[in-house]
Amino acid sequence: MNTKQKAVLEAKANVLKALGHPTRLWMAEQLEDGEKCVCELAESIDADFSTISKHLSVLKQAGVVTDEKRGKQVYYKLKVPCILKYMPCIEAVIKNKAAEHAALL
Amino acid sequence: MNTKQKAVLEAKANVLKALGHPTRLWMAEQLEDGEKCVCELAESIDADFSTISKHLSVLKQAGVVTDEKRGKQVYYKLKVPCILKYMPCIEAVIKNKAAEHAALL
DNA sequence: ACATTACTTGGTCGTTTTACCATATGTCCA
DNA sequence: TGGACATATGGTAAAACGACCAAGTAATGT
Repeated sequence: MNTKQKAVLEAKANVLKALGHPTRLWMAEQLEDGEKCVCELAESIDADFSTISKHLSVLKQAGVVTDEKRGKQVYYKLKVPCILKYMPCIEAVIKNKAAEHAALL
Repeated sequence: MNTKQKAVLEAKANVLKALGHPTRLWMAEQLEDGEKCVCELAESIDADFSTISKHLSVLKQAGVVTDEKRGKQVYYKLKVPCILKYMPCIEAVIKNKAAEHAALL
């Protein structure tokens, strides 16, 4: 494996890692039907504002979202919405696991 | 958000997190066209055998792969192959980022 | 100009991850 | 049965992560 392939792999892993946190995944899902400002997202999350801001920053760094300041507020939106098209497959994974777990009982 | 929704979110994030490491993502990609034993995977990775084994264990825990022992070897395979169908979208994310970065120069 | 609102950034700290080493376990072959 | 091979597991130290608090910035209202 050469250097470039490694870099691509790392970048892809980084995107997945960014989505690999409950709060950030939730945020991405919230943005599915359009942009939201930080304050709107914050309403439903029980966490410090700084924590929320940092999670959004991780998503931005990974290239999952973009932000735009308009007035006092900052709006975030999905940059590549296909990201969420994937969720049914992820759900299949966990349903699978749940079914197996149930089978043990 | 109720308890169940939180649990689902956490489970989904966990699957994404499992794939969110270069080595593990590479492993999953290697399994795209069929099962492989640990030794086959190990050939291309410059890491301790124990490290490799633990990465595979993470993927197994997440429900991404299954393992089966046959003789001396343990074979791993993708449990839910649709996982990889998603990669083109992930690649779009990083291409996007690369394009922007290039635009800055 | 000053306070207020909406974030972001820096610092700290406890927790989790990851990599390696050493050691076990299970399987086959002589 | 004993040794070699394939893999897993436990321990440990370094690095990364995540949450909070405090302080900083930028736009708006008074």
